Amino acid sequence: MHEIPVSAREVKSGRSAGRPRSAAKDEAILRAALDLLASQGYVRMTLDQVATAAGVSKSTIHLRWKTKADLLTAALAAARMVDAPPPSGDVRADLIAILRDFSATVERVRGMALIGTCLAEETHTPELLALLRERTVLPRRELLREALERAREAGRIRADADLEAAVSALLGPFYADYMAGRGGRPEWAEQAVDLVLAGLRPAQAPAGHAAHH
Amino acid sequence: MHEIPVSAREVKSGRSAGRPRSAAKDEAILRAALDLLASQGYVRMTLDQVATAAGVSKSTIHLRWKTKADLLTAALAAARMVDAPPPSGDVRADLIAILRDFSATVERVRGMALIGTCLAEETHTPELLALLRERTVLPRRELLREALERAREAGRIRADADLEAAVSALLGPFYADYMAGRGGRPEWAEQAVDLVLAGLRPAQAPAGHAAHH
Amino acid sequence: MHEIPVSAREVKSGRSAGRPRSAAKDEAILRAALDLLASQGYVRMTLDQVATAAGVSKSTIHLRWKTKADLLTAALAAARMVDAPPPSGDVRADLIAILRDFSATVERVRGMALIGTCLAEETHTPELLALLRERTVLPRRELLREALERAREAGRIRADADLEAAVSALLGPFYADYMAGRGGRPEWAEQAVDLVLAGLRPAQAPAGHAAHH
Amino acid sequence: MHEIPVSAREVKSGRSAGRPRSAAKDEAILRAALDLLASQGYVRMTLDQVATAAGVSKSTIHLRWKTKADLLTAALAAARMVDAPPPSGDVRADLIAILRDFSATVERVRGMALIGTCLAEETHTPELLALLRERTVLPRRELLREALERAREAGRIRADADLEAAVSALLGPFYADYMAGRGGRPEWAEQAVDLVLAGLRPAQAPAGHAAHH
DNA sequence: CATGAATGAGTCTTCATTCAT
DNA sequence: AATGAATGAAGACTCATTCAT
Repeated sequence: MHEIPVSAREVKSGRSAGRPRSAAKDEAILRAALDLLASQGYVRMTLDQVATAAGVSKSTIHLRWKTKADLLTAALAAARMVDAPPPSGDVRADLIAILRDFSATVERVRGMALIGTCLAEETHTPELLALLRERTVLPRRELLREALERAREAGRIRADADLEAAVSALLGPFYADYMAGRGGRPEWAEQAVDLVLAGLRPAQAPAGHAAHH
Repeated sequence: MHEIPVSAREVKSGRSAGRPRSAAKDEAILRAALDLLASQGYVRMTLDQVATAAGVSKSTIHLRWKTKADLLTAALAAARMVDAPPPSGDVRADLIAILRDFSATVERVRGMALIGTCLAEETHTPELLALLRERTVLPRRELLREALERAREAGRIRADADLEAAVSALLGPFYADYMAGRGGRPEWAEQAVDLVLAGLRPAQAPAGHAAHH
Repeated sequence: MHEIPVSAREVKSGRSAGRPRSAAKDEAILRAALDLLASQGYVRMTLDQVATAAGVSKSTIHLRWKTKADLLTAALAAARMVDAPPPSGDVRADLIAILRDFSATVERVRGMALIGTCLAEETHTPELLALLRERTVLPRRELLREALERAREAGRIRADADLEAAVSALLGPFYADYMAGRGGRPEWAEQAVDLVLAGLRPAQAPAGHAAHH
Repeated sequence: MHEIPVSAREVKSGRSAGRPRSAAKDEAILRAALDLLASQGYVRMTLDQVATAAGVSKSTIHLRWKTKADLLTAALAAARMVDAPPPSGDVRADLIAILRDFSATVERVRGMALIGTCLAEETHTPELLALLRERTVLPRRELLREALERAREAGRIRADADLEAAVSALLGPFYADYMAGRGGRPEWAEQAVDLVLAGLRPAQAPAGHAAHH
């Protein structure tokens, strides 16, 4: 599959006519939009705020994205919020690292407010939640699933374990804690991992579990 | 957290003269407000919508609650969303019943949208999330904790288990599933309960589990 | 046919609850709207201008009419721009009187600009031209046709004359003069009437024409 | 009325250096502008629409005409909308031919909308109506007047007839019919011509007609 | 008490025009 | 010359809130 040019203009002659669009402004706008989406919510966030925060005029925003929804969709789509810590060989440590990165990211980008906005807007702007899933939730779940597969292959967890359910069991306590007002406890990640590994431990076998400590 | 009066008049002591306020209208307004809060979100929901849905005039609403935030706070405060299924003696069944009631309630009241709204509004109207916690999240957690305590006393789970963490492990998968777009699976409750009970099973034998602590 | 109440509220109890809508404001808004429609044209006229001219807030306008188009439609519909001078028995004088009233009205309300606006908007807002026709053009044509019918019955004009065409021949010169930049000549009415009466004079008969002079 | 330059550059004398402006683009822009002026009206027509329709960029338009008003002025000035059918020797036929060309042209270029726009804009952009008169209305009136002069010389119409008024009587019914919603009737031209010729017929016999003047 | 009118602040979006390439 | 980016000045419409009946 060949590269698809970002815009039709770029097809011809490699360089489009006229003044090129400022990439710095693109980025500033998207960043400001995401910030404000998290801090204000979809409806409360105004294009004026975005324009001011990004140091551009409102029209410059509309030049790039036709509507407010388009802008926020783009902002969410551009967000890179999942970092993959390199597998260390130690399943437990890997899982904890992924969960720690998760909670750190959520805190950094006011993630719970962002998530709340996407949930609240699901009726009116379902793209938001869809994008959040596609760009942040699912990639992170994939990382966790891969680690769990490695654990399964290593005999650390039962062969018939439902890995998707296990992934939800790993991530879930974070949400539940937040809802209970007990967010921000650093131990949550270890506790979740240990509970899942214990819960999925293979039958009664000799279990090499303690071995690698 | 101080008590929030249900309606503005309660601030005054005693009964005022003149035609008493219609309690039916009070209730209709609060119910309409909660519905719309879930379906539209805080900002998108308008007092006109509430007035129309409740069959009253906008002024009638303002007569009872000074501001939109007051109304929604009262609506959340009045919401009764936790039903306590009677303990059956079977811990596993009790836990599953509570979780099933949880997900049923969430579906019935568009709970994820409501939760999203409260999360999204945390900056501007923190009372919403606070009330949600107080009225729905914490009571349900209390039910779960009590069931787990009974399990602990019965020796079903380890004596040193962190019950709050266990509660989060029970509820969490629901949120995580929803975020992943795999909400609505009825098995989630059983899976969560079984994982937690397995993960917290007392080291009945020498069991190498505790070794790495 | 019984009277249709202007609004549903009025049906019950004769008097609606709450503060009554100010009739003075209604009228001021409609008058201002019509003035501005003539002087600015549809698109250039702003609701701000109308609000200021009428001494009300913009919202007061929106309370009564949902959109700008609705307002202007109502303004045009409310306009009473055709006065029927009483028949005098003298056909020529009657026709001239009607035409004079026509040009006087057009001048008074900046009619050519208003007509221009309705023509220009025919694509986007056909109601405007339709209303202008219904409320002003056709009623005046009816007056002229009745006078011509009287003339026909009196044998002043040919029995087979196409009266609708004759009406257009009476009114037409006004428009043609305006387009040519020769509007405002008071003689136009007499000239038009005399030309039509001469052109439609019955065959060669003894012709009672000069008789009533 | 002074001459309006077709494009901004004509102000400078002589030929400038560098790439000459594309005459094809000039024409495409003017044509698009006139089309859109008729179909959208002055204010609703946007330069973006013109640019797109003409296949050029907005800046290319501004390069030639400083403002929107300038462009539209030029577009109207460039419009050639009057064709002179050759005199046939038959006055009646000549007049009808001119009127038929008139209505055909009006239909072809959405003339009533164009006329409406010029009338509606008379306050803000009087040049439009002035140009419309100069380029289309007056030339056609001139053709009609010449034909009527030939008729007068041939003794077909009275020597003292007011020819300008007669011209308005010929053209007027077209406008009046349109306003009444009876535009598009092909007979209108014949009827108008016959009425005028009949009305202005010389008093061939003693004819009591002139008597009342 | 209850209602409907009235309002001011605010928001998205459009568009003619000016700049930079 | 020609293009596309960037912008400031509106404008229609919404909504929580306050008034008058």
